[in-house]
Amino acid sequence: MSRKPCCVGEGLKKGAWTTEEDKKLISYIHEHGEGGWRDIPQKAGLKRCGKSCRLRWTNYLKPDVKRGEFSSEEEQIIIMLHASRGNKYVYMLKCSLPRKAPQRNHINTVFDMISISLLVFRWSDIARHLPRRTDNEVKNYWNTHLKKRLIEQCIDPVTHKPLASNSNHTVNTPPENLHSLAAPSSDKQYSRSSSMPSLSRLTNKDGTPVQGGALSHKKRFKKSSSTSRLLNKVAAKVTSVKEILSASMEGSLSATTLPYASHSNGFSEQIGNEEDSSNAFLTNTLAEFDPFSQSPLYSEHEINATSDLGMDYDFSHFLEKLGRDDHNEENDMNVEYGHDLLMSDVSQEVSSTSVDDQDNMIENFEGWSNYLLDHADFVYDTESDSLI
DNA sequence: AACAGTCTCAACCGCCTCGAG
DNA sequence: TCTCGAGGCGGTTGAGACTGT
Repeated sequence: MSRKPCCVGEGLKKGAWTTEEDKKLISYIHEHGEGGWRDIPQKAGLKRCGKSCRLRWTNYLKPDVKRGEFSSEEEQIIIMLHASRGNKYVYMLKCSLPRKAPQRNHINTVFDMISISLLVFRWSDIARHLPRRTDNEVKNYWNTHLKKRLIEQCIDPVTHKPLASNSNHTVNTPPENLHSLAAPSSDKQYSRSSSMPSLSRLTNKDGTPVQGGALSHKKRFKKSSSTSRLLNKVAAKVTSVKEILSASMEGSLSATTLPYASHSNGFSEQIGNEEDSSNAFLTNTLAEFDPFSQSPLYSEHEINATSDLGMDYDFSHFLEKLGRDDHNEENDMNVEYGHDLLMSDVSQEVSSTSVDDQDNMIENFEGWSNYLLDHADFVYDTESDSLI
C-alpha cells in the first residue's frame, strides 16, 4: 500500500501567498489555535494544502518569528555550529578510514559512522540556538550567504578546512579562527550583487574565470558531491540506528577503527556489553557529536542543554571557547592518527583511483567517496536489504 | 531600453519520525 | 505489534528582483 500524497486535490493554489490568504490563516489560527493542519484550509477558506498552511505559519506568520537581517553574532553562531558539526563528521570519517587497502569491515565502519552522522546534523539544531529564527531561514541564509563567504575565504563550506591547491584565489591562507569569517559589523547584509562578489565573477590572476566559472553557483554545488551521493546511498539503506548498532556488534564495526576507541571515556568498553549497551552507546555517541550536550563548555560556562540559551544569552565567551576547543581537537587528531584527509580537493580526478593506490586514496576523500559508491553493493545485499 | 545572466528566498517536494488507535 | 497519518525535516526549485552589457 502506498501512501497518499500529502497535497492531493483539484484547485489547490501553489506559489506565493497573498496578503488576503495570510489574513485568513492568521485569523483562523488566532481563533482556533494551531494543529489539525489538514482541516485548516477548508475551515479557513483557503485553497491551499495543510502542509503549505503549516509552513507559512511556522516560518513567516507566527508572531514570534524573527525576520530580516542576521546579526554578525548570529552569523558567528551559525558558522561555529556548522563547523563544529562538520568537523565531527570529518573526524568520524577520518578515524574510520583504514590506511591500507579497504576491507569489507572497514567499509562497513565508514558506512556506520556516516549513518550516525546523518542522524546528528540538523538545521533545526542550529536554529534552536538562534532565538526566534527558523531552521528554514538559517538554512537559506547559509546557502545563499555564509557558504559563499567561506568559499571566498578559501574555506571548504562542508569541511571548514582550507580549500586545497586552489591557486586561483588571491587569498590562500585561512583566517586564524572562524570568528573572522563572519562579516564585519558594518557589513551585516550584503546588498544584492553589490558589495559581495558573486562566485561567477571569481577570476584567476590573469583575469580568466576560474574553472566552472560559467556555471551558476547552484550548478557548481550540485556538480560537486560524490559525498552527497554516498550519503544518499547510505541513507537509503540504513533505516535506523539499531541496524547500525546490530551490524556493528556482529563484528563489522572494528573497535580499533572507532574514533572513541582511543578516548578514555569508556565508550569502547560499552561496545562489547549486552543489549543495554546499545542505548548507552547511542546516547554517548550522539552526545559526543553534539557540541551543546556533553562538551566541557557546559561545565565551564554553565550552558545547560535545554534552557539557558535564551534571548539575552551572551555567546561571545562561548564562541571563543568553542573555537579554541575545535582547534585543539583538530591538533589532537592529527597527532593521533597521523594522516589528514583533504576532503575538499575536488580538483583531483579520483574516478581512476585503484585499490593499489592506497596512499593517494587516503589523501583524498573524494576518492574514497567514489570508491565506496563503486563498491557499496558489496556491503549491502540489495535483495534482502541487509548488511552482508 | 532591452535583454541575458545572476541572485535571493519563499515555497514546494519527498522522505522520515513518532504517536495514536 | 502493526498501520496510518500528522507533523517535521533537509534539499531543491523557480518567480521575481537586480545587475551588467
